[in-house]
Amino acid sequence: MPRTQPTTEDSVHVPRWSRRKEARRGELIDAAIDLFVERGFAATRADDVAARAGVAKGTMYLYFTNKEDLFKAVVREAIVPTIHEGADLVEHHTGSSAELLRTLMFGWWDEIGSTRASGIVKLITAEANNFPELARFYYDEVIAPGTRLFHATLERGIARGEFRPIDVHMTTQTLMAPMMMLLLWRHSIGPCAQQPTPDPVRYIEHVLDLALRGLQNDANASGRP
Amino acid sequence: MPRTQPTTEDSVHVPRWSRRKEARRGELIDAAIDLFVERGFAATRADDVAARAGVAKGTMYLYFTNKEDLFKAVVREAIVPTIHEGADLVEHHTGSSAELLRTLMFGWWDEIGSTRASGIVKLITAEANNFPELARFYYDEVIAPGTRLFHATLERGIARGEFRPIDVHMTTQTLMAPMMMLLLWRHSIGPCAQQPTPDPVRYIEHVLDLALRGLQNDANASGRP
Amino acid sequence: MPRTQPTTEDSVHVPRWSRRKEARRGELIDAAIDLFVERGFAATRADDVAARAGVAKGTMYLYFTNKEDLFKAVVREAIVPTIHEGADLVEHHTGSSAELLRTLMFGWWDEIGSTRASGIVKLITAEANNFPELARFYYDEVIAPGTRLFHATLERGIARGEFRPIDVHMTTQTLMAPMMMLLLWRHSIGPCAQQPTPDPVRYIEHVLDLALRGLQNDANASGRP
Amino acid sequence: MPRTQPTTEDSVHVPRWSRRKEARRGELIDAAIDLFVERGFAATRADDVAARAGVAKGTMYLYFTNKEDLFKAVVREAIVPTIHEGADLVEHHTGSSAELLRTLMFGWWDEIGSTRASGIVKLITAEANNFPELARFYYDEVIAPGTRLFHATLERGIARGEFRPIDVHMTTQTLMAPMMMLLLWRHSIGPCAQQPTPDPVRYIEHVLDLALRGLQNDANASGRP
DNA sequence: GATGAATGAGGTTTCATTCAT
DNA sequence: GATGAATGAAACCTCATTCAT
Repeated sequence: MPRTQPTTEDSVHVPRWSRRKEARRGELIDAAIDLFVERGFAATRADDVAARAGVAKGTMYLYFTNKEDLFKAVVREAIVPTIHEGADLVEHHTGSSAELLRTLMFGWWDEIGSTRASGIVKLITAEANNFPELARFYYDEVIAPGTRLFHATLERGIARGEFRPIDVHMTTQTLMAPMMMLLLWRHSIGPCAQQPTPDPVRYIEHVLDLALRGLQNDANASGRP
Repeated sequence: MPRTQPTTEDSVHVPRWSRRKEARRGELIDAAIDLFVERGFAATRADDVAARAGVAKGTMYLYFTNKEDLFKAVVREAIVPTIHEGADLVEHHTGSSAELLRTLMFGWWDEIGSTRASGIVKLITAEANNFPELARFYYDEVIAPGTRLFHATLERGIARGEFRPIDVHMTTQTLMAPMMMLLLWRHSIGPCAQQPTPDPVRYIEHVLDLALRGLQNDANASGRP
Repeated sequence: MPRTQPTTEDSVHVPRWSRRKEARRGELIDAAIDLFVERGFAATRADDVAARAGVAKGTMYLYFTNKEDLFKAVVREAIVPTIHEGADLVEHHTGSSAELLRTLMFGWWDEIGSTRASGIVKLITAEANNFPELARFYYDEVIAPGTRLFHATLERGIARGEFRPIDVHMTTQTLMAPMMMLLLWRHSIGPCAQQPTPDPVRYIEHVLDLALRGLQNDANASGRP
Repeated sequence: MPRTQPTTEDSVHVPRWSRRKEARRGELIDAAIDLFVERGFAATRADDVAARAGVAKGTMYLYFTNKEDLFKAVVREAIVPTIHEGADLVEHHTGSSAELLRTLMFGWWDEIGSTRASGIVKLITAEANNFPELARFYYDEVIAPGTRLFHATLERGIARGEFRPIDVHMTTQTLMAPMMMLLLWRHSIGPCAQQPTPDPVRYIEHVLDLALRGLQNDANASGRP
């Protein structure tokens, strides 16, 4: 079977052309990510997606009913899995909550923040207004569950006496905000800015450091010299 | 005073239509802010701006050479003055640096964050990529000087021994990030979100609180029991 | 009377402001020639004419009912007088017809071909189709009388036995054609051409030489050694 | 030859719509010639071209990137081939140079002067100024090579002792000028003129007659009684 | 007489989506 | 399944002319 693309599919038997069909879908999504990231949703032309995927314009509409549908597929492919992984992490974590927080944030950075997917996150904040259905979808699939991960972690920390009883909602915002800044810096005005983008990993460390100091349960800390 | 050109006007008298002209400009900018905020730059049609300002299509082009020019006028009108006020504040401030930081952040909130202008800030992060000239302009007129205000304040605090010798660039990002989040929350996915937007003033307090703890010079704090 | 512009007007008494009015008209026509020549009729904007004449846009419409009217004034000012001078020449000429022909052609060159007016001639050939009324006007005021001058001269030459009995209509075209070429070369593709425009005076000489050989009455020429 | 890409087409078979596509291009060019000739370049609206070709507005832009591109296609279709034929003629001609000159001029008349293409020649002289890129293109593709044909022919005649050693550049202008006049007469003020346009064929004869007399090498002619 | 603000029809070009092949 | 030609509604911007001041 030398001629099929070595796509990482399950070895479950699937008729050959169906596999091809799956591949097509993937190629289209892949092309779409690049273009959506580069130009945004509205400014990405269907022609270009098709061209980059190496298919004819109309073919796209065999796989996706329209551009919005394609975008949803992109989100499901590029972002949603990371959220699920995060949920797994939170559910099965056994160590300290501070450590979990750190794992979550660097996990997000590794799988989204530092990859193409970050462009999608920026995109949605940019165009949510003009495409409410996409915004709604993204909120349900990404933001709400993502937020829940932080809430859960913070509540866990408070319950275990690791963190002081802080407002979890607000603290979540505070932790997410710098991650968003990194995105925006990279995908918005960053390219025009003279000043260099701050080194992301150091920046995240910095934020965690600051936050953990703030979260620190003084009852715990009091023991320190 | 023989034979002065009769076109030379007294510096007091201004022909009626000139007054109208100034008003028109303002009306157009005003209409533009609303629409830019509501729909973004690309999706705002020149016709709609004119219509909302109560003038004909072409009239807009008597005042602004094109949509980009109109946008720049909006920025100059709605945001730049606040930056200048901030510069004044920083220059003449005599109290503690923590207080100055608080004044800057709440000043920004009062004049930009809580007003229509916030929509412009969101807009630029959303569309910077597709309109590099606008991004450049905004960077030069707003971001760069705005960033300098924070840098100056932090350096002042460090120099006066109020803050520990922290990375000012990174800390600036950390302080600005939550403000940006507030914006994005309000102007992007916020409207679709079930969860309520956090109360901005409390949120800013929260951030300042967290940050000031982090900045706190332990040498100073050592006096505590 | 030191303060009036030293315009070259007849000394017949004219109320002061009326003279100003005349001057305005002239300034507008003058500005219009330049712009019509540079850009053509359709592409010349009323604003630009007014601006170059140093008056307000609306003022133009006090002197000319519309752009076409302005154009007619330009033609009357810049071209028609030369045609009248030509008529005088033909009427009162006493020398040889060949000499008259030469005088006509170089006269045309000096007053039109080598001046701004040449641009107007080019303009009309360019835009006659789209502005039939202008074409009609120009035909009546310039082309028809201009053609008559050549016809008359050629017929005079034939009648006096200087020229052979050639088709005057066709010969007129033949003589005018190179003049037109000079115009077009200068005002059309000339600027883009690598090859240099032929020296006009030598070119006209060349054409006259060729033509006079062709017109030469062999009966006359036979006597020559 | 197993498994060739199924998209690779036999060089014989052409999908039906491809044939249609070629036809469409031709129909659009055809419609464009008519309209360009009738109204000029600037005044021809893209909509009208499409409408006359029987397609929708946007369809034109599938075949030509813009109006200028369409115009270039028109020139390449309607004029450039004639220039190439002329080059062939000049290259392979074996008879007298006078005869070649006559062939060139009547060839031009038959294929351009008397056809719709003549309108394009007029158009370019009319609008060269306002569309420098078109002018440049036309100069390179038509005027320069066209001029070379005449230069070559005249130089051939001189080299073979048929013509006297005349200025070839100037003589070319002199020969082309009347052809241009015919064009302008037809497509500019002609329609408004009372006087009838001279019969083109007789006119060209007339010009050739005049020119050949002028070119006549007296050394040759001396043999005549 | 002079001004210049205002109008609004009109022109080129783009692009998501459909559908005959 | 795949193609790619065709559509046509917008969108930005221009400019001759009018008219209140």
